[in-house]
Amino acid sequence: MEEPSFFDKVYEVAKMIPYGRVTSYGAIAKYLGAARSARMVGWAMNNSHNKDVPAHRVVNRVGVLTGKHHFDGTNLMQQLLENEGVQVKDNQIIDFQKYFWDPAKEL
DNA sequence: CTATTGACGGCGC
DNA sequence: CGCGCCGCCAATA
Repeated sequence: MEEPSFFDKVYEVAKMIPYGRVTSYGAIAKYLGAARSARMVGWAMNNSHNKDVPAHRVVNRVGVLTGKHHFDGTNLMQQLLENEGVQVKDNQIIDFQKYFWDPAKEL
């Protein structure tokens, strides 16, 4: 408990993502000091189903909704993003860099 | 207990 | 410029 693993930190960072913003797995991992553990971030998102983590705001480094397949529906992730004002085209976020929220930079 | 996979990313060839 | 491999932590088989 007193030793939160990267896993737990991912949840905290993900929950810090502001409305209408998105980030990448690597950005979170890098903020945690393990840019090479980006895959672990995705794994955490998978477990985030039981947390209050907006996993739909987390995409890969190119802005592609790689994990949309893990959501309840097939386009649920895209719907949520568009609902927040983020334009998504072919599973890819438009102006991803514009909506990109870097924890290591913003925090 | 060991091996493989997993929503990725960076570097090498 | 294109394809592939390795690295990280945790969970599952």
